[in-house]
Amino acid sequence: MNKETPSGGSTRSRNIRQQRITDYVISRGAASAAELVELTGVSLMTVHRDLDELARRGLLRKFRGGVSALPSTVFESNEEYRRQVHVEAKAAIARKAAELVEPGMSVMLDDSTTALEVARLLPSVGPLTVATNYLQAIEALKGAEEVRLICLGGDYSSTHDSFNGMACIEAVERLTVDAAFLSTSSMTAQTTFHQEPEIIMVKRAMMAASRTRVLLMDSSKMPRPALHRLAPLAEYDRLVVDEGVPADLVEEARQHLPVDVAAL
Amino acid sequence: MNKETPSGGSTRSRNIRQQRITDYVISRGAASAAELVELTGVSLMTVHRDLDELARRGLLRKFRGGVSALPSTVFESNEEYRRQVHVEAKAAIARKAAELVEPGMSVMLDDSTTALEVARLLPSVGPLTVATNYLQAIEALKGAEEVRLICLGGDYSSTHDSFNGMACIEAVERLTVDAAFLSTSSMTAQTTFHQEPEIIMVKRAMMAASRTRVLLMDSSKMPRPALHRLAPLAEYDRLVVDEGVPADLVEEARQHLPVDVAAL
DNA sequence: GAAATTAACACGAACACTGTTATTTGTCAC
DNA sequence: GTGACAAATAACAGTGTTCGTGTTAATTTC
Repeated sequence: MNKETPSGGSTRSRNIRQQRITDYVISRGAASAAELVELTGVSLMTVHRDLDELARRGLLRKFRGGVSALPSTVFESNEEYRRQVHVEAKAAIARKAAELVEPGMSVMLDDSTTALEVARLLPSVGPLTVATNYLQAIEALKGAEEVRLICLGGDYSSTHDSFNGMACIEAVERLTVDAAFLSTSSMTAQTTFHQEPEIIMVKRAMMAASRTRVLLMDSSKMPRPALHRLAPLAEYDRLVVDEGVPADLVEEARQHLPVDVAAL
Repeated sequence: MNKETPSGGSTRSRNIRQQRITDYVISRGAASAAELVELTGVSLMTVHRDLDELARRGLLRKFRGGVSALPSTVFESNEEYRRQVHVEAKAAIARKAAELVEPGMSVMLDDSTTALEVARLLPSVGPLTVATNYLQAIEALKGAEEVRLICLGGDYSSTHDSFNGMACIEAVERLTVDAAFLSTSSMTAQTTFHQEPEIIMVKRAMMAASRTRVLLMDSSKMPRPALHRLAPLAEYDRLVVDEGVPADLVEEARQHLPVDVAAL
């Protein structure tokens, strides 16, 4: 066989390949190194290097003979993975949500990737006060001239890259904001869910501390329950979803609250 | 004249050159571009590029005809500048201070560059609980397996890259730790000082929340007062300095508390 | 209009990514 | 246990990309 690309790859193609490998392994549950050589067209050595990195980042698990996806619960809560999936949908939702923010408002953001997308749009809105427990959002906003940034401190969680626990809840309870932008891991037409009670406590505190509550959900998260109930849909003031959500689900949700469908 | 290095410089030499430029401009107060070409031996264009970057980072001010150092007060409180000066002294102090930390302890770090050096050493100590309001320290410790990390949230200050204000003070007051490692902008043999009341409030709260208080000061900070008094030396339990501190000053300080002189 | 500054292009070194080959490690059959 | 084979790692070399720099030209500012 001929080698199309004898050597010298770009960082970009490397990332794309690693993403393909990750997706492939997730869809199959596991894969051998030889299988991934076939998939990607690169050498065995490069596949091993990719797998080492993906394993190091906690996205896959390596064993002799190949790699496997991590147990779904652990996997889905992996912060880095969540940040990568459904970027377009999350970005569209965030654009729609950001329209609700006007200069002078105070807003609260939870530790979700969708809220992070909102955060990225806030510097251009105008003078704002933003409170969040999400380290990524803090990094995204710390340079913004017109944003007064408040960190909701607490115990650091490496899986979420955010601060939580009792200290965080008390920090939230000190504040009252105009709007809170929240997301969670799953929902049905009646209720929102999350698998971790710790996180639920923080989100509930945020909802209580805000005049209006905006729920941001991409279509991959519904309809699907999780172990713990977070809050019924009626307790939110607005829901923003992407176009991928089934029409009947949107209709059902509209019995509880206004729903915005964000265009990609 | 011959060109020793016709082209292709390393990132390292670039940083060294920019540091030289910064030091030179600070010592003179101002400098022309041509003067800096003479100093560094690089082309005029490269000097301009360096100055652009240094100005962008807030270390110097550019005007037509050259650059100037910023007004001293603003300048000294510039977070990035403080991080760069006296690195070796701070590192030595941090090594000495880290000897005071034993596995299982809970420690608090303020938003000083010296405390940041301590933070970098903590992951290798063993299981610890670390609380800080300094974003840099959080970034340094978030990957440490054995460290339970607590963020002391509050209003973000871009000059210090830390969280402060009432919210931060209340977060500190919720805790009691075994040791607090603090530094401040200046001190005499009797008292510590800081130019910003906001920061003083946080540091005092930290001192009240700790069983033992360790003051970390490099020799550039003494003996010199500042506008506001922070706390008398006697309220600390230990002082760690570098070798550059005059012997008589150390002797005088020893009348108030034990003093460690860290070897470079 | 002259000096200072910026823009545009080109060169070269350092770095990152990949492949090949050699060595080590682990597993299974006997 | 031991040997043989496959898998994984290590070591080296080649290639592309990025980053820093200099030169020259265009622009701005006083």
